[in-house]
Amino acid sequence: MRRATLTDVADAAQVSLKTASRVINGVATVHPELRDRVLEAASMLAYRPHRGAATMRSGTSDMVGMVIRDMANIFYSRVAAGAADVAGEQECLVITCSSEGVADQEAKLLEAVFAQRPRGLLITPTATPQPLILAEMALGCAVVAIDEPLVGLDVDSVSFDNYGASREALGAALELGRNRFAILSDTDRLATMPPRIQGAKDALAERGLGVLPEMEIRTAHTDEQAHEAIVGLLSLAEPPDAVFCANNISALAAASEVRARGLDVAIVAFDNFPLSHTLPQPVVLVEHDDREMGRAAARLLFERLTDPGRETHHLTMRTQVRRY
Amino acid sequence: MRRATLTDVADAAQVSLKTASRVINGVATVHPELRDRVLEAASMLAYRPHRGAATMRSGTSDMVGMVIRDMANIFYSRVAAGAADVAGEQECLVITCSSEGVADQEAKLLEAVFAQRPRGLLITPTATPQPLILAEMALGCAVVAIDEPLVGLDVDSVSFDNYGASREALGAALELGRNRFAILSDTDRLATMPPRIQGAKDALAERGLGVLPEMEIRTAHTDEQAHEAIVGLLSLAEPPDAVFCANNISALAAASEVRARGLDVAIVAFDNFPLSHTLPQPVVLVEHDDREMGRAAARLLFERLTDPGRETHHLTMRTQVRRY
DNA sequence: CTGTTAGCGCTTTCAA
DNA sequence: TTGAAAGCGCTAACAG
Repeated sequence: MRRATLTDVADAAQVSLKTASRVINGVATVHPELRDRVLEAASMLAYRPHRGAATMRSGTSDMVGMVIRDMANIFYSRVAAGAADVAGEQECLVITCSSEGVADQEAKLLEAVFAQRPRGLLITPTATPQPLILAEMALGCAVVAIDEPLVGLDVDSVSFDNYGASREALGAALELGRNRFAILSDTDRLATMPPRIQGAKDALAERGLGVLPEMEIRTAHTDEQAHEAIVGLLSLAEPPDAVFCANNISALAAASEVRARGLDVAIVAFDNFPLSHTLPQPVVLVEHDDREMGRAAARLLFERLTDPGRETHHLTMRTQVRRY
Repeated sequence: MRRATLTDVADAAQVSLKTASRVINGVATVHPELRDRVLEAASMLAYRPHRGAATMRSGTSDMVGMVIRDMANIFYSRVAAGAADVAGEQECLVITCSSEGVADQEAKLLEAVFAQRPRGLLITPTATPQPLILAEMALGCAVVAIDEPLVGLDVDSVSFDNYGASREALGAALELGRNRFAILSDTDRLATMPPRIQGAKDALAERGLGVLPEMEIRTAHTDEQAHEAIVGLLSLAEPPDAVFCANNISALAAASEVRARGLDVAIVAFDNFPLSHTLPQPVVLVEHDDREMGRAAARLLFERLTDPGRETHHLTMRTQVRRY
């Protein structure tokens, strides 16, 4: 059993290949009668267009590549969902890949994605294989960096005001009268981490407070690491009375452990998390709309496709500090 | 600036097109010297293979389609992450789409996905446009249903023992001495819901208990609906002392509201959720490994590609009932 | 081990 | 408004 091609449809409808093509692509200037014949033939033959062939000939695909850090992390998957929203409006499909924060993996995925000739690339960068991306950009691929910058490349981006929001959150936390702060963050190789940490420290310094070296953990990458880290902090002779969690993984680990032990340790976090407002402990959150972040990124992508010459845009997503 | 093609590479390396093709595809039987020349030329020209062209000629792509219900729901995104794990091992990319549980959207996405000529399709079905899927299957596309069956089609599938696990969970909950049970679930159009509800009811019936009509809500689809529902239940003159939540959305809403009000209402849920074990209320969960579910589904897909003739497999993912 | 030829399914270009 | 011819970049089939 062979798959019907456009030629089959054209033959069945007794029109030329080109006319069939016009009908399938919704070109208006086709005689209604021919149009109906083509549509009927397509239906009879269960014709399915072959986008790959169209892409090859026309040079433009209907796909967008997306390389995110961790598909199983709700932050990134919400961003991906938002991007898919906008891509769908543009009749585009999204190839979603998870780099797991591994540079080699990211490079491999980028090669595979570019081999599909996507119209654009949305990426939460890990290691930024610059020449690869640069080459594609030169050939018309629109690239948008999400959450972190693509170091060394001048591309559109969406991100948070990591420094400012963290500083503001810590300011709010200080009103709770806490003074033994710990910081839980992922590795400094994530560009988002240092400004978040610095914002927190600067807010503390303003009140004459600091963070003891043993109270600052930068290895909260996985759930397990985050859990270990918070356990370590809470086991100190003089444990913290507040923890600033620079990512959602550490926030959840900290909230979980603090709650399980029934301690009065305030949680300050750069993300919302489920049940956050039901904790008896004070909670200060930097809230943000992750799905909208993905939407905004995708919008930037299609805008650049429309106007390749325009200067790069760097969007800062709105954040809101809230106390619970 | 034109993109380098394999012909360009072959010319630059002074070999035939076919030899260049062999080298790029890692065919071993090429003289090392020619191989090196080709690789150097490819590198010099920043050659990037065009998978679409290869797909068209060879008839087999390196893509897998995935249509899930809601990318922004952590359950589905974990499943997607698992599927991507296995697809990656097979050098395949995954086109991930979110049907949002809307039949029309699902049909549209399926058409778009099939237009890419994927090797296979992973789907958490909503409305099942059977003829469309059947036609692709007849043409060699491997289809795996996840979480719900593809009604009327004999395809490989992975799912949970919805009835059994719910029944077991309620059994565990009954040991807590609760006797006013409410049920919170999504619409019955989700095939997973009725057996979960029935399992719960049967466990209750075994002890001579039932669920009052006003205690059974089947509209917990969105966060808002779930919240409304639990608020309604808790506002009853005689509110429940235990709630069975048939999906993760309602579990979170129920836990959140019960916790916020400081009520002693047990939460029984067909899913784990963050901070579940830190609640003062008794919690009984049907735990499952969502990522592994995605992996298993993808494995079934590639196994079928390898052996198209084998009989369909229906995997039941392991679940574990736990009390906190 | 290497090369030649043909053609995948479609859109573009140009002519009628 | 419609059609004929060419060719996108690659691989299959076969020949050398």
